[in-house]
Amino acid sequence: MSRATPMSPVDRRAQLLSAARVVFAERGFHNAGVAHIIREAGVARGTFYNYFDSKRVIFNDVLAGVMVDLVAGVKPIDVQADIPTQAREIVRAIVSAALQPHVARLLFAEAVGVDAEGDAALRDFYATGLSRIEVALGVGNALGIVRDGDMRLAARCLLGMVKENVFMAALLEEPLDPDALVDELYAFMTGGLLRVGAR
Amino acid sequence: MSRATPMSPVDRRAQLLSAARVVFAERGFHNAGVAHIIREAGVARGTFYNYFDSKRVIFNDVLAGVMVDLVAGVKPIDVQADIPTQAREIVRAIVSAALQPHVARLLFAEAVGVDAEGDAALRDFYATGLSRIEVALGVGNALGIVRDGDMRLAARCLLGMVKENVFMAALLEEPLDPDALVDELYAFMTGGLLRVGAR
Amino acid sequence: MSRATPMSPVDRRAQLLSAARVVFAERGFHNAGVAHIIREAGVARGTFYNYFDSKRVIFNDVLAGVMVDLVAGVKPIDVQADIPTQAREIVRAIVSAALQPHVARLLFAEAVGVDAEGDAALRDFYATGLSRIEVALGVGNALGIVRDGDMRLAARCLLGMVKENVFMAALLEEPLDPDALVDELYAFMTGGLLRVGAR
Amino acid sequence: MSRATPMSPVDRRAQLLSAARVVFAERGFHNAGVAHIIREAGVARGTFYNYFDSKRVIFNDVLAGVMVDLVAGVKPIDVQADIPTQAREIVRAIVSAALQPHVARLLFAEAVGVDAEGDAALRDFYATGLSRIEVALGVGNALGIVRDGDMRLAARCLLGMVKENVFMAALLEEPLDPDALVDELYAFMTGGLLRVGAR
DNA sequence: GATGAATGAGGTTTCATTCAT
DNA sequence: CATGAATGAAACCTCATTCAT
Repeated sequence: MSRATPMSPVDRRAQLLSAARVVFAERGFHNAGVAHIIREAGVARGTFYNYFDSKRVIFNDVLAGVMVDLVAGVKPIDVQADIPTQAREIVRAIVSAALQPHVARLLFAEAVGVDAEGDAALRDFYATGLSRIEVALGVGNALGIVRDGDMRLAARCLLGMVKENVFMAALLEEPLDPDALVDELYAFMTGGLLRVGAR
Repeated sequence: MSRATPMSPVDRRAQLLSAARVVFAERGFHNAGVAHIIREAGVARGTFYNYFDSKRVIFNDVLAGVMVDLVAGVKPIDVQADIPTQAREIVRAIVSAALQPHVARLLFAEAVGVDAEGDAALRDFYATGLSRIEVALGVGNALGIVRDGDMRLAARCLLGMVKENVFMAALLEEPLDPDALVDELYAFMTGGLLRVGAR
Repeated sequence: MSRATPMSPVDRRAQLLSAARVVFAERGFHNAGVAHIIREAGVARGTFYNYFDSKRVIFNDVLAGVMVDLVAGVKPIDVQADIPTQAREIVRAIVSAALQPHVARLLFAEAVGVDAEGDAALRDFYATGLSRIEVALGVGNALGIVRDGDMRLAARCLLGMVKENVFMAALLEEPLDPDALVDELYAFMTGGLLRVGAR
Repeated sequence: MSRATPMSPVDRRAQLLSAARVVFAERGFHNAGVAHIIREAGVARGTFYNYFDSKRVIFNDVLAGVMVDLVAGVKPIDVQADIPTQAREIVRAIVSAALQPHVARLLFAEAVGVDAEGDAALRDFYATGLSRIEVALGVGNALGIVRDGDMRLAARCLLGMVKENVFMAALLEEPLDPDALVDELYAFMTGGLLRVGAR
């Protein structure tokens, strides 16, 4: 059989990771097989194991990459500048990243329950993100921009609003307009949903 | 091995479903085997297949049960009565049901990607629930209780806030006080999070 | 569950045998299950084992019945009477019996290889039948009615001609006219097929 | 367990087919397991499934091979040359092929009733062979070499004579002298069995 | 005698991983 | 480094048989 073009180890690793991301996104962890990944990468079985110790390991690496992408757009908040605008930007960045094809499904569903170690990684990821939001909310509260309340729960609410919309769009294979979502989220954050005063 | 006391088919079915719910919740669909279920139920392999055609089938049935439990507490809104109170009650009902051990993980993560048919069932479930919420929001909007906006997105935001909190509590194996969550959700719904006017 | 009408043991046995003959004929030994038989008989699982020790045993009994039917029409040859007519009658009797629905398949195919004991029974059956034919041929030879030759092989040829036609009719689910077959067989027996002298 | 020396896929496939032919012939389709085949081949379970999708598939392939072997010796009849000699040769070729160890049992018994698809393949095989014989007889009849009669039935008679002898030899695990059989068949074909005129 | 729930050995198939070439 | 044939543990499922009621 013809032998694949030799390639720098770094590149071959990247190639495999990329193939794996596609495959895992399309089929999920359990329904994807090493066979799918190597076919996508055009590489032999043994080659795969020259670069990754196991399917679990490459999945972890794929996930880590996704997480990095997801967080990449999130800049620390500059207290001096306009807060709401910055919030909009953060949400937009996250939403855009999460809307990459099937990233949502990968992250929100398939990543759960692969194994204990994977769950721990996921926990850490969410914990980090959530605690950053929580801190931001705390700061905002101190500045009088954020109302009082349980900031941990509030942070999860924010995350949940984003995740659910992205997840549902993925599940229904439905396009999602980031601007519309950002608008709605913003409205939600600034005024809630109910007009209780109006009663 | 000693033979299990014969049991009415209805009871045995229920027992198997119950065992399966525990097992699937603990290990997820893919990491659970029929072996785990029958060990949990204290029953032989063949007995399992006397009641369910396959692992997939019993998983579907478990999931259907969970969904029923989840929806059971949701009463239709009485427009005459106090709306906010009713909203509180609905949220509380859902949260309580979702906090049943491991229900969250089952529903929010393990159910995704089992197979095409399963995904369809999940889509239907969420679609039904979301459209109910959407309708309720539409009615509220007509009554002047709910602000204007994209009610589909808003409905998903609401669902997401609940799901994320329940899911995180499950993932972190952390207790979740339904009242605290309901309070927070209620605050969110009535006033959002940011005091933009206050700037 | 309602209990089947009590029945004399003899009748119940007959009922089960009859159901089993139908089922085995339709599906063969390996593709038929005890479940099929008891459903056909309208009887509970346990009842089956009150009358037969195993699936193998009832299959043997069914086969024995078929063999009896098959041999029933074969009368000993009366040397005083017209031999060819008697041969016709014998062939006709066998063909008619074998044409009972699916008997052919049961006897010629499914019966082989069930297990060692079954093969032995089959061997005995054929051995008995064939040696009768062989003896008859030997007698005929002594009387000058049958040509010389290896009468054992000749007997098998005769049997094979009948079996193959019956078997093919069964395999093709094609009707088979016993008279046409008897005519052809008779022509074969009296004159062969080739007109060598005619060359 | 020590690892089998890697082998070219073509060879390994052939080896597995050969092992399967032995096993199926000895035990039949239903009583043979993949376990038997791989033990015979000295290969691991997974290896088997690298080459054949299922037990059914390899059985089909074995059967197809047997059929090819069986037909291999059958040359088209040359009308110019001596017909009876050619007929002798054809019969001898078929008999020799069928006498390969256990081929008879495989083809005449085990192949029946495996499943609908298998039955269809078998039907096709016999149908093809029989129609060739039938055509040959028709030609012979036109040439005045073959007597009148129902050539379809006659063809089956011929086939049946061969099959039965081969089958009985296999069932009784008795040697069969091809020449003696050919002689007997030839005598049968040229002069039948009965001396009716002699009466 | 009849019932049918329960059994579990045994069969088929999958797929992550190994290792000789 | 790359290759791909080989591995075998582990999963799913069937069905003849048993036995408490």
